[in-house]
Amino acid sequence: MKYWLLKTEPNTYSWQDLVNEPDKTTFWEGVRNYQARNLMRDEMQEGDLAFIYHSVVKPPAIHGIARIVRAAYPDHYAHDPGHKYFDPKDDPDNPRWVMVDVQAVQAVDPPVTLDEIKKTPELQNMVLVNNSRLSVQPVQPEEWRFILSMRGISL
DNA sequence: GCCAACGTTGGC
DNA sequence: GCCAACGTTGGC
Repeated sequence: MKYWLLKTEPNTYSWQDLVNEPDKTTFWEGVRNYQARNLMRDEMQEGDLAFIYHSVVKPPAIHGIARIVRAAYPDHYAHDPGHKYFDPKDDPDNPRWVMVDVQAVQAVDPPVTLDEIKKTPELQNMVLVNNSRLSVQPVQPEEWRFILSMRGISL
Protein backbone atom coordinates (compact mmCIF):
# COMPACT_ATOMS: atom_id res chain seq x y z
CA MET A 1 0.00 0.00 0.00
CA LYS A 2 1.40 3.32 -1.09
CA TYR A 3 0.36 6.91 -0.52
CA TRP A 4 0.16 9.72 -3.05
CA LEU A 5 -0.70 13.34 -3.60
CA LEU A 6 -2.66 14.30 -6.70
CA LYS A 7 -2.75 17.94 -7.72
CA THR A 8 -5.68 19.54 -9.44
CA GLU A 9 -6.74 23.05 -10.28
CA PRO A 10 -10.15 23.31 -8.65
CA ASN A 11 -11.37 25.72 -11.32
CA THR A 12 -11.04 22.77 -13.67
CA TYR A 13 -11.81 19.89 -11.31
CA SER A 14 -12.17 20.08 -7.55
CA TRP A 15 -12.47 17.76 -4.60
CA GLN A 16 -16.15 18.69 -4.40
CA ASP A 17 -16.57 17.71 -8.06
CA LEU A 18 -15.21 14.27 -7.19
CA VAL A 19 -17.57 13.93 -4.21
CA ASN A 20 -20.48 14.85 -6.49
CA GLU A 21 -19.67 12.17 -9.07
CA PRO A 22 -21.82 9.04 -9.29
CA ASP A 23 -20.12 6.53 -6.98
CA LYS A 24 -17.81 9.45 -6.05
CA THR A 25 -15.51 8.06 -8.74
CA THR A 26 -13.79 9.52 -11.78
CA PHE A 27 -10.84 8.89 -14.08
CA TRP A 28 -7.76 10.98 -13.38
CA GLU A 29 -6.88 12.01 -16.92
CA GLY A 30 -4.60 14.59 -18.42
CA VAL A 31 -1.26 13.77 -16.81
CA ARG A 32 1.26 14.81 -19.47
CA ASN A 33 4.52 14.67 -17.58
CA TYR A 34 6.83 11.68 -17.77
CA GLN A 35 7.87 11.59 -14.15
CA ALA A 36 4.25 11.71 -13.02
CA ARG A 37 3.27 9.18 -15.70
CA ASN A 38 5.95 6.75 -14.58
CA LEU A 39 4.78 6.93 -10.98
CA MET A 40 1.19 6.26 -12.01
CA ARG A 41 2.09 3.48 -14.42
CA ASP A 42 4.79 1.71 -12.45
CA GLU A 43 4.12 2.38 -8.78
CA MET A 44 0.48 3.22 -8.19
CA GLN A 45 -1.74 0.27 -7.33
CA GLU A 46 -5.40 -0.35 -6.77
CA GLY A 47 -6.16 0.27 -3.10
CA ASP A 48 -3.54 2.99 -2.65
CA LEU A 49 -4.69 6.22 -1.04
CA ALA A 50 -4.08 9.76 -2.24
CA PHE A 51 -4.49 13.30 -1.00
CA ILE A 52 -6.39 15.54 -3.40
CA TYR A 53 -4.58 18.87 -3.47
CA HIS A 54 -5.84 22.14 -4.90
CA SER A 55 -3.13 24.14 -6.65
CA VAL A 56 -3.06 27.70 -8.03
CA VAL A 57 -5.95 28.86 -5.85
CA LYS A 58 -5.55 30.63 -2.54
CA PRO A 59 -4.74 29.02 -0.32
CA PRO A 60 -3.30 25.92 -1.97
CA ALA A 61 -4.32 23.00 0.24
CA ILE A 62 -5.15 19.32 0.69
CA HIS A 63 -8.93 19.00 0.56
CA GLY A 64 -9.61 15.29 0.67
CA ILE A 65 -8.56 11.68 0.56
CA ALA A 66 -9.26 9.39 -2.39
CA ARG A 67 -8.65 5.74 -3.12
CA ILE A 68 -7.13 4.40 -6.32
CA VAL A 69 -9.87 2.04 -7.50
CA ARG A 70 -8.34 1.13 -10.86
CA ALA A 71 -4.63 0.94 -11.65
CA ALA A 72 -3.11 2.65 -14.70
CA TYR A 73 -4.68 2.15 -18.12
CA PRO A 74 -4.29 4.09 -21.39
CA ASP A 75 -5.49 7.70 -21.42
CA HIS A 76 -7.50 7.61 -24.64
CA TYR A 77 -7.92 11.39 -24.64
CA ALA A 78 -4.30 11.58 -25.75
CA HIS A 79 -5.33 10.36 -29.21
CA ASP A 80 -8.60 12.26 -29.41
CA PRO A 81 -7.94 15.17 -31.81
CA GLY A 82 -9.52 18.34 -30.59
CA HIS A 83 -9.61 17.21 -27.00
CA LYS A 84 -7.91 19.44 -24.48
CA TYR A 85 -5.38 16.72 -23.65
CA PHE A 86 -4.69 15.57 -27.23
CA ASP A 87 -1.05 14.68 -27.88
CA PRO A 88 -0.19 14.57 -31.61
CA LYS A 89 2.82 12.38 -30.88
CA ASP A 90 0.81 9.74 -29.08
CA ASP A 91 0.50 6.41 -30.91
CA PRO A 92 -2.87 4.74 -30.18
CA ASP A 93 -1.24 1.35 -30.73
CA ASN A 94 1.39 2.14 -28.13
CA PRO A 95 -0.24 4.59 -25.73
CA ARG A 96 2.11 7.06 -24.16
CA TRP A 97 -0.09 8.37 -21.36
CA VAL A 98 -2.11 6.66 -18.67
CA MET A 99 -4.84 7.45 -16.20
CA VAL A 100 -6.21 5.83 -13.06
CA ASP A 101 -9.66 5.79 -11.47
CA VAL A 102 -10.06 7.47 -8.09
CA GLN A 103 -12.88 7.45 -5.56
CA ALA A 104 -13.49 10.01 -2.85
CA VAL A 105 -13.06 8.52 0.62
CA GLN A 106 -13.15 11.37 3.11
CA ALA A 107 -12.83 15.14 3.26
CA VAL A 108 -9.92 16.80 5.01
CA ASP A 109 -11.73 19.55 6.85
CA PRO A 110 -10.55 22.13 7.38
CA PRO A 111 -8.12 21.67 4.50
CA VAL A 112 -4.43 21.32 5.30
CA THR A 113 -2.86 24.32 3.62
CA LEU A 114 0.53 24.46 1.96
CA ASP A 115 1.43 27.18 4.44
CA GLU A 116 0.65 24.84 7.33
CA ILE A 117 2.72 22.07 5.75
CA LYS A 118 5.67 24.41 5.25
CA LYS A 119 5.52 25.40 8.90
CA THR A 120 5.59 21.78 10.10
CA PRO A 121 9.10 20.41 10.72
CA GLU A 122 7.94 16.79 10.24
CA LEU A 123 6.80 17.58 6.69
CA GLN A 124 9.82 19.39 5.31
CA ASN A 125 10.85 16.45 3.12
CA MET A 126 7.55 16.30 1.29
CA VAL A 127 7.81 16.53 -2.48
CA LEU A 128 5.20 19.26 -2.24
CA VAL A 129 7.67 21.42 -0.35
CA ASN A 130 10.64 20.64 -2.60
CA ASN A 131 9.15 20.16 -6.07
CA SER A 132 5.64 21.51 -6.01
CA ARG A 133 5.37 21.30 -9.80
CA LEU A 134 5.17 17.52 -9.90
CA SER A 135 1.50 16.67 -10.46
CA VAL A 136 1.60 13.12 -9.07
CA GLN A 137 3.73 12.84 -5.95
CA PRO A 138 4.62 9.99 -3.62
CA VAL A 139 3.89 10.63 0.06
CA GLN A 140 5.88 8.81 2.73
CA PRO A 141 3.83 6.75 5.21
CA GLU A 142 5.02 8.85 8.14
CA GLU A 143 4.08 12.05 6.28
CA TRP A 144 0.69 10.58 5.48
CA ARG A 145 0.07 9.59 9.09
CA PHE A 146 1.24 12.94 10.38
CA ILE A 147 -1.15 14.89 8.16
CA LEU A 148 -4.07 12.64 9.17
CA SER A 149 -3.19 13.23 12.81
CA MET A 150 -3.33 17.00 12.24
CA ARG A 151 -7.08 16.61 11.58
CA GLY A 152 -7.77 13.67 13.86
CA ILE A 153 -8.52 11.40 10.92
CA SER A 154 -8.10 7.67 11.23
CA LEU A 155 -8.70 5.36 8.30
C1' DG B 1 1.39 39.90 -12.87
C1' DC B 2 6.00 38.35 -11.65
C1' DC B 3 9.42 35.10 -11.69
C1' DA B 4 11.93 30.85 -10.04
C1' DA B 5 12.05 26.20 -11.04
C1' DC B 6 11.45 22.82 -14.04
C1' DG B 7 10.54 20.51 -18.56
C1' DT B 8 10.81 20.31 -23.63
C1' DT B 9 12.56 21.37 -28.12
C1' DG B 10 15.73 21.69 -31.68
C1' DG B 11 20.14 23.27 -33.82
C1' DC B 12 24.66 21.89 -33.84
C1' DG C 1 24.54 14.27 -26.58
C1' DC C 2 24.92 19.13 -25.24
C1' DC C 3 22.79 23.20 -24.16
C1' DA C 4 20.44 27.64 -25.33
C1' DA C 5 15.98 29.14 -26.03
C1' DC C 6 11.53 28.72 -25.08
C1' DG C 7 7.21 27.19 -22.66
C1' DT C 8 4.69 25.89 -18.42
C1' DT C 9 3.66 25.59 -13.64
C1' DG C 10 2.40 27.44 -9.49
C1' DG C 11 3.51 30.07 -5.26
C1' DC C 12 3.72 34.62 -3.98
